[in-house]
Amino acid sequence: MDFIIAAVVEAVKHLYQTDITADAINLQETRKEFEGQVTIVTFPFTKFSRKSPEQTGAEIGEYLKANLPEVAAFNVIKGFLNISIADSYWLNQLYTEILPDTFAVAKPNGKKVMVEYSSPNTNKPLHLGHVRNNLLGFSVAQILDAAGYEVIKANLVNDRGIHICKSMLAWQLFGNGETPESTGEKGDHLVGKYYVIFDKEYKKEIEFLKFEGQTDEEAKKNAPLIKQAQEMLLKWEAGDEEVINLWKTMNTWVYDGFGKTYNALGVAFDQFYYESNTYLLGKDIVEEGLAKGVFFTKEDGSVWIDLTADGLDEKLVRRSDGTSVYMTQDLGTAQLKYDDYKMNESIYVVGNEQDYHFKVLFLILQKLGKTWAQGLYHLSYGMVDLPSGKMKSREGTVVDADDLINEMEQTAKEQTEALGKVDGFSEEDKQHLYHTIGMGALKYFLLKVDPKKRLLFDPNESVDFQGHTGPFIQYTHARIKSVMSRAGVDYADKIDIQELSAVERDLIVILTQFPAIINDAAKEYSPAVIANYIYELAKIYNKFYHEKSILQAEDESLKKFRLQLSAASAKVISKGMGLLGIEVPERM
RNA sequence: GGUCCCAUAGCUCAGCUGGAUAGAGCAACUGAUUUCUAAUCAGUAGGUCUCAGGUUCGAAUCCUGAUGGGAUCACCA
Repeated sequence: MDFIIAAVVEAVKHLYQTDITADAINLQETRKEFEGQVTIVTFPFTKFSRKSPEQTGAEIGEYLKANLPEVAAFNVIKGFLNISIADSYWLNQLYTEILPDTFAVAKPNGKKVMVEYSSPNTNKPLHLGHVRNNLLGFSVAQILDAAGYEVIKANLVNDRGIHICKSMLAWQLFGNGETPESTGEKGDHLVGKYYVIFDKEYKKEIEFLKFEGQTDEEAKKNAPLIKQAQEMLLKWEAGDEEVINLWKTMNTWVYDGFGKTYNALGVAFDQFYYESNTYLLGKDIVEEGLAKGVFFTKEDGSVWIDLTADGLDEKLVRRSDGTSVYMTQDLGTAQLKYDDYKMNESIYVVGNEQDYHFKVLFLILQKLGKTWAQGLYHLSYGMVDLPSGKMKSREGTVVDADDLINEMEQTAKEQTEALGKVDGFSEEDKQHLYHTIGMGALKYFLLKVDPKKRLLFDPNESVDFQGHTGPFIQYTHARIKSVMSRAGVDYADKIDIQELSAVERDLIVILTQFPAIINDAAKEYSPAVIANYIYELAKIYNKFYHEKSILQAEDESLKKFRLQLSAASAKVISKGMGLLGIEVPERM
């Protein structure tokens, strides 16, 4: 619609002898209740015209109509100039933009971006919070790719530390040599089970010590189990063979389990980083910071940065005993990633509980003079809460990812069977369909809301399959495909249509917006933008489907035209859902 | 207590850099299937956009303050 804006600039110049810039023009979609497709707000021009908003609108409208063949008509209501664009323009859009294979395929923009997401701990299975993270990260990566970026999907696995030692120790003490093979249990769940056992036994010890007269704090510190876990961590760091072997074995179990969950979620990675390899990084950055005078040393030898001038606090970057803290590692890992890929942007998909950490991390890197630090971005998303409040793994109030996936498939199965829609499906096709629909419902549910906002999930209320949902959109797609497969004619050629009905025009109008929507979503790192757009599109298509007969159209060329419109809609739905990581079925 | 985030229909959410009578879905009610898939469509009802000021021709949107909710402020990660 840039040509409209340019013409308005011309109009204002011609009518009122005033030069305005394109961004001073407020162009918006015309509201449904009025005639037209685009609307210009004319209030701002009254300063130059020194006439009423109505008159100003009328004058600009006349000018546009006289000078632009695409402008078919206009009407003015108060300060709003509603413009009707000629059907020939929309038809041209359909044939030259939307239908060609190049539609919404961005030219590479020459920029490289890394999206780090998932980043699990290897001591317990994934839960709903991780699911949101994974779906968000994967979708944002798809969207950036579609917007022309070269994307590297990275996963920084937290595979070391005291929490893993807890699982290892509990397994050693209470595991009786259990393995995923011997129990048939998924590896990550087996390891998670021992993490819970550790916690239970540890609590018992604390109670006992308190009974003996120790304070809560003392008991927590003196319990034999925690001491053993700490010893184990020291042994791990010293490279003790037995501990390392156990660690490797149990991590293998976990990766095997995660792999299955990632697979079911449909997410993937190009690069894995492991904290066991990166936890010692960042020490040279500490030295660099000291040399540059960005960091300072306290009497006890600990190293800090003073950020009080920036409204933040003093932050520790190296312990007094010389070891790393979280921040040290992250500084080092940021450098490592940049050295590996020299990307223009780097996105961290991490929950908003770490807002402060990333604020500090990025600020430190800037103060160290890392020019690439400007490209760092914390994609901070809201927590997933239950009606009972926050999920807590230790208290068992978590929604397990694998359980959830299974439940979604089960619900999809029940719904589908209740509707009797799987005649002629093989058993394998059925399973695949249930997975597609179940995951479609779940993914759409999680991705349609703004990432920044916290999300409420009620495990007792099943995710909807009707209305503003994934299955609604999937159903729309399946319906289109069904019509297309019954077409019985070749409809590849351009059809000469004189006039569009309102729904047909609306459909083309919304289809033309797709590339701009992808750019918006990329700019905001928001799959929700795509999700809401595709929903609007599906709604308009369903209205069209209901109002207009496709295969029984009045004449052959109209039938072909409507098939083309359908094909274009299916393409955009499929592609848009693909950006969300959601598959669309051919039949359902 | 300091800092940051959030508040829109009974519920879950849209609402673009300020623009028309604030929109969807769910739940409730009414209607549509001899016709391309009714997981659909059409309609009814549901709102002091938390509150109070301010800026503006115009505020759900921007500013200030208040209230309520959440996060964070470890030599944890």
